[in-house]
Amino acid sequence: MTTPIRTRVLDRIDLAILDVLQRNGRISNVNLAKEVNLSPSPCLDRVKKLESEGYIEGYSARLNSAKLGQALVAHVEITLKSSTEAVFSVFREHIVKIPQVVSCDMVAGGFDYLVKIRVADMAQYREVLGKIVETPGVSTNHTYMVIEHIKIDSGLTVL
Amino acid sequence: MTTPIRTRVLDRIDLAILDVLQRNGRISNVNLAKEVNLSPSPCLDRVKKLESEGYIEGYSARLNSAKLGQALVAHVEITLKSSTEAVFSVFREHIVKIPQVVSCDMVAGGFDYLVKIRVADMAQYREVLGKIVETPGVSTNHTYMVIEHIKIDSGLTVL
DNA sequence: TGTCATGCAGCATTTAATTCTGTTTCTGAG
DNA sequence: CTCAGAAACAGAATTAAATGCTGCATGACA
Repeated sequence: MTTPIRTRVLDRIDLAILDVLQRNGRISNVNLAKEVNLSPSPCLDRVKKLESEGYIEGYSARLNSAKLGQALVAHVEITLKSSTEAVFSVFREHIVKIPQVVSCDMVAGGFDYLVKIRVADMAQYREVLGKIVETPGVSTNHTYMVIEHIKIDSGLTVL
Repeated sequence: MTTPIRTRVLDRIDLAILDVLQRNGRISNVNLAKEVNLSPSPCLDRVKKLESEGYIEGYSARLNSAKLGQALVAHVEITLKSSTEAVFSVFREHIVKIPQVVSCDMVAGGFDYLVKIRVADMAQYREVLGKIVETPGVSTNHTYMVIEHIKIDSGLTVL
């Protein structure tokens, strides 16, 4: 259920590899090896090991959302009608299926879920919000439209 | 200042390339070509073009935050004392420099900024929150600790 | 209908990934 | 203190991929 805890101590070189790959996931192994002061073969061994042990979960291209017509981001706070597992469960099932929902966190505090959505325009925002609030069990919602991205998804601080 | 609008129409193959690379950023060009039913050379041409035109901004390894000792995520709503550009500017400068701040959006609605932070534990949360609220101009703050990640950073819907 | 531009496949060359081997270094037992 | 074993490394050889080049096919346009 939960993610396993760190099973071994990563040394300086492992952390350097993670740091480089987080910033440049498509660097060649030869150049990665240079960055971390190793020869290519042990460097590749370490990367494979970090992958198989789950420190690296995968690699992604970062796409420009504005150029792909999805410039509008909104954060939506959702409160459910009751805090029973049955209601939570239904909400989870529904929310996960909406493609424009980028992320969804259950939170402790004044509401139940914080949902981040990414859409092309206000018309689509309205459409997606409709889908969300129509989910059985949803009581109230508040939207905060993003005006400006001050800091965008910086990775983990690994060094 | 703003990101340029889409300058050309991406065809089905371009979108398929983006979709594959978003899910597997380190796939070899040979295999990518197979996925999108092209031979390697035109496939590589398209990738390079998508990169140079800015549709692809870069590539990242996705790291397992729990295994790297940063399992705790919190969303912090920040309100500033005044809505002048001078105050905003100071806040931006400070917030960007805090490594544990993963993202920060200026929003329209009941508060000014929504800040996402990632920390090891509550002690570090307290430390980081201290840095945030000590930033000149900050008036009020509310934290929502994440209990469960329902949907994690799904990419753009490109197809 | 001919010409140009675009995009493609296939081949050749360069570069990188992968595998294998031998050496060094560290650790722990005797 | 010394030796056996394991782990990690560098370097060479092999396999595979990236890159660059050439020519063909297709579609736009005069």
